[in-house]
Amino acid sequence: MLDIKFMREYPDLVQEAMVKLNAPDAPVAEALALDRRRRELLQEVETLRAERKAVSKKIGHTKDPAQRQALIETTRSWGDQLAGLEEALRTVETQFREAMLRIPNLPDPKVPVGKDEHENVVVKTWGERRHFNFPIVPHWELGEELDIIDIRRGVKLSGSRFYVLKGLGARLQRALINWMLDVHIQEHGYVEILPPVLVRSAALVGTGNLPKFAENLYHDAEEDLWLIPTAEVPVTNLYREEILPPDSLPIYHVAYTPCFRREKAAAGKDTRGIKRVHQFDKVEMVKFVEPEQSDAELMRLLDNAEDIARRLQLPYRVVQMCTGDLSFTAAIKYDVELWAPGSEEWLEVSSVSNFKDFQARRANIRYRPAAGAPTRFVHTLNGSGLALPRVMIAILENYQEPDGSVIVPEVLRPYMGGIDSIC
RNA sequence: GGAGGGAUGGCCGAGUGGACGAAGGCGGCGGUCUUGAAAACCGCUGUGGCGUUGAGCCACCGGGGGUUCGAAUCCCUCUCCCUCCGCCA
Repeated sequence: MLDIKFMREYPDLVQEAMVKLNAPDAPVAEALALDRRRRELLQEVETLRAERKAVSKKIGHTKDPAQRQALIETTRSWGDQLAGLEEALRTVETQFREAMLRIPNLPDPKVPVGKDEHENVVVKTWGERRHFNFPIVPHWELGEELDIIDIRRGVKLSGSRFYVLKGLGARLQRALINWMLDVHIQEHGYVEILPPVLVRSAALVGTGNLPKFAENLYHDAEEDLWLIPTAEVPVTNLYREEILPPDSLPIYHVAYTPCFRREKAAAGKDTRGIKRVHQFDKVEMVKFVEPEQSDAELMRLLDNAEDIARRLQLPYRVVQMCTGDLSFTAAIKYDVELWAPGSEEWLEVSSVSNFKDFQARRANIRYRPAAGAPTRFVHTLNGSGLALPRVMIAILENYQEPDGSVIVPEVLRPYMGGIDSIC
């Protein structure tokens, strides 16, 4: 959520930002109009309330029954009048909040202006792409040959875009989860969280998934609970409606969770293999920091994500999103993409974002810089570290051998009981 | 699933229609006293909105709605917690 005071003061800047974001339907003008109406009503309501309060107090002190009755008579009609105004105010406030929740975050000035993903900027490329002197096999074939990925039975169980990991495939994924968590905990300074994967609506509003993106989420209507699309949701909302005491920041959390996405809009796209599925595992890093630190923290977070790719010796690149491809909540965002030689494409395995105070305002996460000081909104950031099915794809395709086997990356071997090859 | 009880400020806890943004205690901060500390005593000690630029006003006693001239207090509803019974592990 944007700061309404900033919007009032610089409406043109906000409108221009919406153009850059390619978000012409963002209800900025509507929110500003509702804000004006809201404040008008608020003043009327408060004036009337103050009067009523004063007279009611007087009634309490008046002993003479006749005088008392007279005062009650004069104020009797105020109740209805106030009720009408309060009703109007409530309506306007609800509409105002609805509008505010549908306005995206403002892009950081450092974000390149562009209209869609074609204008994203590759800011870094790391590692040598391996030269293969034999026919490269895509991961879905490798997975089937090695009997470690069973797409057919996944579909039988749950429908399209579901899959089953088996044997060393399951073990490789489990090794990746444990290893990645350990790297972030032991070497990057994160504290592990194992959160619920079902959350209330309020949590999703906090991170910006609701109200705008409900169609991407699985929802249990009976209990009104939602399956999380990413650990970002429960972990960021850990401190919802809290004021963090002095010296709490920065907070670094890392969480492994399954993630659930309906991917409704993408039917027919990326249907082969396990690149785009409804349920996948992910290790996610989330930071809560002081506003002055968030720029630097973003770069460290990005490096923490890259570090996983480097340690796995997987070639990757870092792409900076242009304004037109920025997510709803991010002020600035980088993707880490692994090279997948089998499908000959870069696979997004991490999305590293600084949300500044956008999520903190929605979720009302504040901190007190010092004892007695006024509260401030924290800055939140997150990044995958990393998303698993795609790391699995990259490992299988990059580490494949002519005989159809797959070498296990060195760092994972201690997590696989010393196994160095899947065959 | 059934029956009952409960939610008050950082914490404990009083308050069942008007003098209550809320007693009292604890904790915290400041001061007096002291060489220093402790004790004692005194004072202060929530969040936000509108407006001003530090006048003032308004809201908040789990959330939302209602009754009333007036609600922490009465009614409805939701959420959460506790106790007992049942069920499942």
